[in-house]
Amino acid sequence: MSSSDILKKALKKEGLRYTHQRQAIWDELSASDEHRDAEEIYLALYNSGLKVSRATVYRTIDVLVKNNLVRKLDLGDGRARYENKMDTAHHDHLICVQCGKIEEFMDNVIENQQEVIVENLGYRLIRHIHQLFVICDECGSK
Amino acid sequence: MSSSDILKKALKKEGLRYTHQRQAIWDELSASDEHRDAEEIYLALYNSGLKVSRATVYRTIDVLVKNNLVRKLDLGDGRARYENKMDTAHHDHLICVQCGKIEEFMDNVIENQQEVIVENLGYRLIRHIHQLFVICDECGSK
DNA sequence: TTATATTATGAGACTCATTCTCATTAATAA
DNA sequence: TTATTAATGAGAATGAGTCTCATAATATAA
Repeated sequence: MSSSDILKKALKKEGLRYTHQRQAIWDELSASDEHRDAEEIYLALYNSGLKVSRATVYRTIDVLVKNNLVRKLDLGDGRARYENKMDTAHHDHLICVQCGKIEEFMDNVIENQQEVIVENLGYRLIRHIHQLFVICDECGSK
Repeated sequence: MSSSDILKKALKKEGLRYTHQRQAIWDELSASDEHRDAEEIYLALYNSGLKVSRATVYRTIDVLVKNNLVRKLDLGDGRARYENKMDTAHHDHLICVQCGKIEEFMDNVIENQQEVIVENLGYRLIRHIHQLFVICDECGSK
């Protein structure tokens, strides 16, 4: 399924129209595996000649997040980051507190243990946030 | 060690003065095991007749957090929560997405596994955030 | 103590990411 | 095509948190 078909499907599901701006924003996000904030995405579009407003960037990202095409990360610094979620397995994040580098991790022991904890309380797990703040090898060796 | 001795010690370490406002804010936080935001703490003080400014609430909480007397939680909704950290063991949080109830959990399997992940990468773990968003028993049974 | 030096406080201005408003523009249905 | 309806853009508004600076309070020295 092409990039535009994926977007069109999500928009149809939401009863929303297919627009140039929405395609441009989805193109920008789906072409990268970085973890960028809304301003970075806005500027990337702007610098490639696509003048999409910040409001539309935010509005479109919301739709993409809601439809599992993009994942929103809150690293606790006041700016949300967004990453392409297409064709990527579930993972959590490691963040270097010195250089800001973001890496991904996935651990089945932890994933299972989360379910055990929640089940024992008679609750139901909806989602989780798991972030490991580290000093990475490069920063640690200085 | 009394509540005021604990505070005085932290303030001395930071080279800061001991004031009524700082004691009032620490009293308010240390007397509760709730997870409250700055406005709730400000209002609790205000309603008990202690007119401490919002600026001082924020400034004092920063000092308490820095000195491990209070823990700051970021639940991703734009308002930081604060909890008394005195005499409490390390724990992470479960948050009910329906009613907002916050509970604590601690799991040694997960704690160890985090270290394993970080060590395998040659990194050093500084801190972590682990939050399980759930539907609690009460909300789930409705 | 009391005077002096210095820090803390309060009120409100400010910041910054994000959301909202509303007039204009564009996409879809007929 | 046109009519209908939704989307966009520009900038105002929001809201948590931070900063400024005149005034008040604390600590220090005599």
